[in-house]
Amino acid sequence: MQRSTIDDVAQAAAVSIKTVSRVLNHEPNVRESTRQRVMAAVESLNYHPSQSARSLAGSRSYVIGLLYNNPSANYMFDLQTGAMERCRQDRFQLIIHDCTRRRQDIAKHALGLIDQTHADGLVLSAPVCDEPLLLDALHQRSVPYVCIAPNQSPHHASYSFMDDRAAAREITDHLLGLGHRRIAVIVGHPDHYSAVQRLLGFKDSMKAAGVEPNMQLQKQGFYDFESGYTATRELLALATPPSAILACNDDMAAGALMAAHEANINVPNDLSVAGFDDTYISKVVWPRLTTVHQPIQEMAKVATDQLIRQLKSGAQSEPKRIDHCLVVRDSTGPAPT
Amino acid sequence: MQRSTIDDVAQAAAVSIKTVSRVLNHEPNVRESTRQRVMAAVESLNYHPSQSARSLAGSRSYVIGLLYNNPSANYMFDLQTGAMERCRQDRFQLIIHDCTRRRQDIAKHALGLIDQTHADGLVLSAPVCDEPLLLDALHQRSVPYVCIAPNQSPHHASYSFMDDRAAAREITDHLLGLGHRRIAVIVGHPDHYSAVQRLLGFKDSMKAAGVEPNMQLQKQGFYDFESGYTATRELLALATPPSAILACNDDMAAGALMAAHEANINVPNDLSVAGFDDTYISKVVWPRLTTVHQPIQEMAKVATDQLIRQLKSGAQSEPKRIDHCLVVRDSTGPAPT
DNA sequence: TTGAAAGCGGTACCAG
DNA sequence: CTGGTACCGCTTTCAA
Repeated sequence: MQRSTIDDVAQAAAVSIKTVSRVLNHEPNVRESTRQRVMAAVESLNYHPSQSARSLAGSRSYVIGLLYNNPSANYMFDLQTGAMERCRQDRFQLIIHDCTRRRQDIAKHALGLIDQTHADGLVLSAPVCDEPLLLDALHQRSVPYVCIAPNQSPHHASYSFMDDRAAAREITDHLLGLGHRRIAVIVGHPDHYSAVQRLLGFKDSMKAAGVEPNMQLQKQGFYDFESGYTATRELLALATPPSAILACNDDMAAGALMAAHEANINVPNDLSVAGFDDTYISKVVWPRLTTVHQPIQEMAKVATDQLIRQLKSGAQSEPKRIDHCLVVRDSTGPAPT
Repeated sequence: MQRSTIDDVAQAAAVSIKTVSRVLNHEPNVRESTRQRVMAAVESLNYHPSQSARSLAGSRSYVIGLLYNNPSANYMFDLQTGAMERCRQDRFQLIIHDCTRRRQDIAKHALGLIDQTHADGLVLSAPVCDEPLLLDALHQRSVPYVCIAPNQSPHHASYSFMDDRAAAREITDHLLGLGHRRIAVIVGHPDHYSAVQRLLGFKDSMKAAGVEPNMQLQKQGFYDFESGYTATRELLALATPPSAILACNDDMAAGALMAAHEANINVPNDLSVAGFDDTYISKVVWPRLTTVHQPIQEMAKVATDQLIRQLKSGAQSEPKRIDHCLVVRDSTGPAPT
């Protein structure tokens, strides 16, 4: 019942260990009958190659690192799920690494991780992928990496993304279409590129609709429930409060909803609230949130796919845009007359 | 800028590689001055030992596996966070593994994981830790493991847990204390031991209060939003609906809230709703949920700690109970008269 | 199409 | 207290 090694398999199949290695790595030049004999031995011995030995001897480790820095559990979950799914397909091992609370020495840290684990490459999610020092360091050591929703397109990497600006326009247009003019916006975390893009999209639409910009109706948030809650309380305390609020993610929108409920304001009759991301939370709050579906899981899967392809072929892929879509639910309605 | 090896460090410090190894592993019998020389070399070369080489050569790999099978993102997040925190402390690497959709061959699968990764031990969260075949297999291969909230106490393992039955009694008593008698319960997923314990606790209190059992008011749920929603719709359609609902976790309670809102029933004035777990969701729904705080993160941290200790000393620890506590918020109120 | 032998970067046993 | 050396289980180069 001990772990079996490549030697055991070789012996059982009456071949050399090199041949076993060939079969397992799908290398050419193995007679079909030999291949089958080896596979049978692998099966019967329940053989699983040692990752350590592989990565030590070879140039690949079949390990991919996922670096993140995001406080939202739901976001994280989707990220992981998408990346793991793709990894499993090619029997890669995913190791996840929380980069919160290390900004300065993140490059050094990531390199250390590479040294320790021999990871073949890295998947960088926003906003980790927007650290120039990190990117430089990785490039210098020629560590393959891909990005999810990066800021400016990284020089040396593939990435997946969604069009945040267009999405913001769509949801703002939805609000405008309902007759709202006094629309407040709760901006996302300044470290996230998506936050600035979404704000731009909002402004695009407002301008196109001929609405005068009003800084009183723009509040800084941080992509968390609390900041959405606080911002909304302030907005509602205004002499003339907004008739609609666009929160740049669902957590903040949930906070907005809470503030509205507490102030006894009916959503959507007296106030419309829109979110962003279509995370789990948007389906469980009341009323259910109108939001934009951000395909995080798909984005993670695609980015991981890009990385794995690159590891195999050495070539990078084109940036890949993943479609978003507007999801209209119950938190938005016609502007009060 | 290449990765540096133990040889580089040895050379730089003018000692043998064995001595470097000693220093890095905190082995005794190294002169202080030598130790410092080595550490200086490690620092300046930015040396990070190769995990692969270590696990291949030695008997330890400094890798711990976390096996889970739980659909809730928030639960997962807490689990991971707690385990990772403890791992980081002793520079262990955590690899996480989703066991959903593999029940039958889970034992074989876990063993494969051990073979591949050389993991030193496993942290098993409920309900994975209640698979007898898995536990047997691990024991037979003498793979160290610990459990989080297991069913019957596992024969050969340490574990952390909370007293679900007592917690259920507390929250039921809270409801009873508010004057409720017609209390419905939405039971958790049958695969989870916690679900049966919580139901037992509920029954304990109801019996102690002299309330006749009423199977009409007991609904089977599955620890997800949807099942809580559906169950509540059925409950509200009853000729005489309950005045309070105890949902055995927060997701189901959120579903209950949604159903109540849709039916235009005021919570908590017309209906009280209580949850369980005190996850993120309980703070963002409206009204905020009265619930029981389940210290998942702490439980994960403690279990991981037990495992690491065992790996070091070889000895198991006593099971460790983590305190829960009742969290009264806004979703429960006096029974309507 | 197959095999022999030399490492990969550490640990562990045993000398000195 | 310190160093030499035999592995750990695989991949890779080079012959056969």
